Amino acid sequence: LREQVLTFLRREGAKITPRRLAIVEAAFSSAEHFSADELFERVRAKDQRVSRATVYRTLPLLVKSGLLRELHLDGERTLYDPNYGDHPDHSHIVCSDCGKIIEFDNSPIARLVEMISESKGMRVTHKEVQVEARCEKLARDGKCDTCTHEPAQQA
Amino acid sequence: LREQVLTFLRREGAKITPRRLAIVEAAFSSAEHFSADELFERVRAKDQRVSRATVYRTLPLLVKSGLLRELHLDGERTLYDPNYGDHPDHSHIVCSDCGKIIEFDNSPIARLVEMISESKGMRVTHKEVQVEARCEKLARDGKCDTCTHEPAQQA
DNA sequence: GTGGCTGCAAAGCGTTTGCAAGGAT
DNA sequence: ATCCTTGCAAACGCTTTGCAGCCAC
Repeated sequence: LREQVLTFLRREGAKITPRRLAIVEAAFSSAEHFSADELFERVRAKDQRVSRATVYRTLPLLVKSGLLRELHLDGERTLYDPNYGDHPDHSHIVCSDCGKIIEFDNSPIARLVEMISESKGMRVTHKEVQVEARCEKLARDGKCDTCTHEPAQQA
Repeated sequence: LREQVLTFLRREGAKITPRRLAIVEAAFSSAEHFSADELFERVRAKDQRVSRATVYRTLPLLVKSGLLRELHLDGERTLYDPNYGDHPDHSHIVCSDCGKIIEFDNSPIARLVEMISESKGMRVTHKEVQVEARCEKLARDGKCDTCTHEPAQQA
């Protein structure tokens, strides 16, 4: 994965620097989604020399590589998802009880969106499906072991 | 429509003020989508006394009424859609050539999303489907009368 | 050696907020 | 009379940027 990113950088004519290596390492070190600032903190823990500006400048590069995806789960915060290499076609459900992020295969929805777009003479270039949902087990039983009731994330 | 909003405000225990009337008037005066700032300018053209802060404070109120919907079409800008009274279940395709917004009935997608969520023990509380697409006629013929090649919006 | 990369700090943008005055009920 | 609403301007959070120095190539 790390190699795929480096290959992409070389192909882009971008230089392989210690800062970029540190950022790539941190971005793909776990399956968790992260914000720019969380990534900055993660990188900073390993290498004090990386600045916030460099993290912000590197993120669009990784997104362009296709291995990292930019998300807007609640329409507000910008998050990044490092799981697009393994699962290119997934969307997210955010639990409105605990904030947990559940990924699901969106290919049936993708097909539907393409059909609808084609019927209007359009070809889909990008799409984002976001779902917010309550945990039924929690609503029924008052507790749920999956739904931790604390902000958490899952691949 | 205007009456529906006023009824909602009264039910909320909110006061009917000249500022709010001006903002409601402006928000639903056309079927076009708008940003907070565009609405501010539109209101300002009619009534110089309304401040930007009041527009920002009133928008969440209108969203809560269900007659106005908050959108994040490109994941960046926040836009507002005044067409939810007439068409409660629609999503948007943004033309990547001209920026035009095309609305489409999303009920088949909504059903699919609900099925998927239920299979994970979740009940959907909110969803947003955004599509970006190219105009095929424009790509093929080099021109398209629907696709004006200029930022525009459509109900 | 050169042109891209980087840190720093400042600026930018859209949005929110504290406060004191104003106005709807 | 009361308490919500408002304008103003300052603050806010996140992100971008100008610049001077640095470093991968």
